[in-house]
Amino acid sequence: IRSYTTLLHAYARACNYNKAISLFEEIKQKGLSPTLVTYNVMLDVYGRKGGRSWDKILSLLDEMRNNGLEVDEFTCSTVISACGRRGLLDEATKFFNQLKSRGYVPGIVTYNSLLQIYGKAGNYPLALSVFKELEENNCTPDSITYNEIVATYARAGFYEEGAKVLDSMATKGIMPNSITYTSVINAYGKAGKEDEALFLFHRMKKLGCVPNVCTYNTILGMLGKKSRSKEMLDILLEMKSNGCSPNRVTWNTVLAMCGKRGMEKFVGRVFEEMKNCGVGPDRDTFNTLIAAYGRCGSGAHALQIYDEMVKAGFSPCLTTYNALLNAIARKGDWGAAESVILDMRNNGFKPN
RNA sequence: AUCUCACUCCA
Repeated sequence: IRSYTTLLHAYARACNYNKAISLFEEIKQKGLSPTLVTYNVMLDVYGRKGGRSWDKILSLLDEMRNNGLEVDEFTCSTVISACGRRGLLDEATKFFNQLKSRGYVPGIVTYNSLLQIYGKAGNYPLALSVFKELEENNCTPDSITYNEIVATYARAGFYEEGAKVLDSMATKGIMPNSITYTSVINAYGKAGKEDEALFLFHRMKKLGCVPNVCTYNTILGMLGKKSRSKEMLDILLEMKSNGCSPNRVTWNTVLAMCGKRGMEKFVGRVFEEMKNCGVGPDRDTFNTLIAAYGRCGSGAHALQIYDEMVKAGFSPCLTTYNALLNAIARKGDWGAAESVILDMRNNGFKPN
């Protein structure tokens, strides 16, 4: 069962969720008893798989209980994060309260997962209440807790609060890392405080904290919004000399900044360059391309990319359709817009 | 053998 569990985990990591699910069935048919870890892996599989797998998660939890298995920190955080991905905050709260009423004492990992889903959903008062509760229960916050608090403030637009926590972490014995800095830099950038963001970026480096690809992507995105392309090139060169390879998000970020009047030529060029560098497009890349062409005023290219996206085997999502409609609306082609709406409905999406 | 934090796309 250990070997099978390892294999299940490998499938999960590779996003081969259906393979994991069928292997899990096979395991049970062979008469092997899944362990707590096996169940935890499967909960994670259903948590990451799209569609309506929440019921499946509940039935797995039932099955675990029927087999006499007690949940642990892995189980709890996995289930809570699964709720978060689906926007099922109430379900997460219910699950958490049930845990406690059954006598489970939540540990820091469970608290962290709850804090992160509330924070990500923009409910920062609730997120902060989790922090309060964990401290009251003598649970010691760790670096992830602090990073989540900083990210929660940052997302809510409270960059000063975020920066304050960043500065005070060290006094609690927890050093800010590249994740902490990236959160606050991003908050400054989103608030139009480019100077503060760049200052913090320099400060982190001066303090010996090494920026990673996410940090660089954050800076690139911020500069891109302001069309500061010269500085973007400097950043890309700095990445290169620091041995930090651009990832798909880096390319998507650069593509997004090409969505400006008169920059239409660059969209296609950057996309080609991306592929030449061995970075394959994902669904976000196609959404970015559609939006970028729309901003360039080229609805025709946007429609072309949509076809390319479908041909490449990616399923359009609501964002895709909204971006496409936006692109088409710019040229006033209501006929094309109606057919996109139709297409959207046929694929099971409701306009929002 | 398993979990929780930051970066890109429409609005």
